[in-house]
Amino acid sequence: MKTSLHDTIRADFAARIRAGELAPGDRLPTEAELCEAYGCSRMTVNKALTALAAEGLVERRKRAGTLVAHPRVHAMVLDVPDLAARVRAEGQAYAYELLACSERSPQRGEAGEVALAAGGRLLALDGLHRANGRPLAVEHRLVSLAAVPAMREAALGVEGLGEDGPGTWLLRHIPWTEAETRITAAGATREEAALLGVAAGHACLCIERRTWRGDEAITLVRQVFPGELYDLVARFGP
Amino acid sequence: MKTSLHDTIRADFAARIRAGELAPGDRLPTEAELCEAYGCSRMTVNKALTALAAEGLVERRKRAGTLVAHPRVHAMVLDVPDLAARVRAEGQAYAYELLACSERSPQRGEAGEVALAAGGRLLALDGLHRANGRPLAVEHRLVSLAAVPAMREAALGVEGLGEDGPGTWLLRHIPWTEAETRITAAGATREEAALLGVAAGHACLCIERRTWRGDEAITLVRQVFPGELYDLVARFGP
DNA sequence: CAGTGGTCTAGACCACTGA
DNA sequence: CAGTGGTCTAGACCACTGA
Repeated sequence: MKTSLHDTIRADFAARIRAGELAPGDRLPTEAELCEAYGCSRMTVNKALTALAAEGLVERRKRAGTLVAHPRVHAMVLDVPDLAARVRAEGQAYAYELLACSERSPQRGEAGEVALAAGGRLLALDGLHRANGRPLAVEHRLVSLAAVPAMREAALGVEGLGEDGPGTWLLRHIPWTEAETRITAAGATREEAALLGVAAGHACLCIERRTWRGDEAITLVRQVFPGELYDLVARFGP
Repeated sequence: MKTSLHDTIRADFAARIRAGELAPGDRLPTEAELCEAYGCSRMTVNKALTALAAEGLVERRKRAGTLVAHPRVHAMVLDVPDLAARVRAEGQAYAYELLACSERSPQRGEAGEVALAAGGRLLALDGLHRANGRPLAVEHRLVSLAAVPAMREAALGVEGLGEDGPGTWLLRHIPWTEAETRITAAGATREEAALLGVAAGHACLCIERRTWRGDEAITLVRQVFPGELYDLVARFGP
């Protein structure tokens, strides 16, 4: 696999910036100078520098040139893999246990539920995720039947949702295009504590995710993990 | 501000994919067909499709063409703003209180500390973040004096670190290029609980971040927030 | 107002790969 | 093996903006 010239140029400067050889605010050579240096056309150099700008390593300004960007603290990449996949990646057996399943209307005054339902009804699914048989997380999920009518049959019917639970089923059938995830800590409620096998008030990581497909809300899910059993990792860098 | 043609093409297809009009696995027109449709050269079309691929909305394969990608669950963008900035953005007064500051060698057997020190010594800074005077987070920080010798004088000297604490000082003086953040939940220790004004064992959100500048480790910081006072938000989508 | 990057053209050759 | 995208060229015109 031969690397392309534009990627070589991009990687050259990415390395020099990350090594600190080029400091924030420093100016890179102009496109014309780089054409000369690398013996290539301006489009090739432009592609390399545009890619560096997209990575956030440089900032490009007309007349002023291409400057090494000041690092941004925001915009780290958060890995949020499918729970079943993550458990199995660690060599453990994964299982989802459906505890309760009911169809209902959104609760009045619950703005999140009303917006999710979009005038239709909701499917409420409570379940428990297990790793090697041990409880890993309690999950409360609401699914919009307006957006995913097929879910009623899947959850209540003979066929079922499969071993991996409603999250994986939804991913396979109705992939989302937008998502928002909120992460916080909270003490386990008595009910959650009983299911997880911890004391009430035990420090838990709470992950709440809403997903959409275009404008249409699909699902709202809240997962509660005992803090010592789960963590999330975010990275910024190469 | 006139939008460029390649961005118009990119936005056209991004909208159609997000609306669900084009489903995962569907094939986009070939570059040649798009040249015809938009009356432009292939480079322009190529730029638009390459950008869509970088966004993760399409996958490009030779011979097979450009296909709408199956959504990925990973790779959400996590906002990790400067704590001082985030508190002020909510209209509250921010303050950092330095509780303890000492210079020491890394503890033997603590692999993280030894790697951070890189043969040199460490500065240990304990502090409390406040929002409107109320404790928001306890912070334990280690800084590599090999990487940031100026920090000794800044922290121990007359000048001090400024109102915003060592995190903001470091950002201004030694911007990082790589970072790893680990997020979990844990019960407050007795010491943490006393500082935060909560009960011991109270559910707290723990954020642990390591930063590097190129190959050089800069700092390792652990922040502990009462769960009800702080949450993190990650987004995927437009 | 001169230098910079942004965009675009109309070609070209090629590697890859699935019909 | 034909069609696809990947890459690259050698130009061009232009908008923007900071010296």
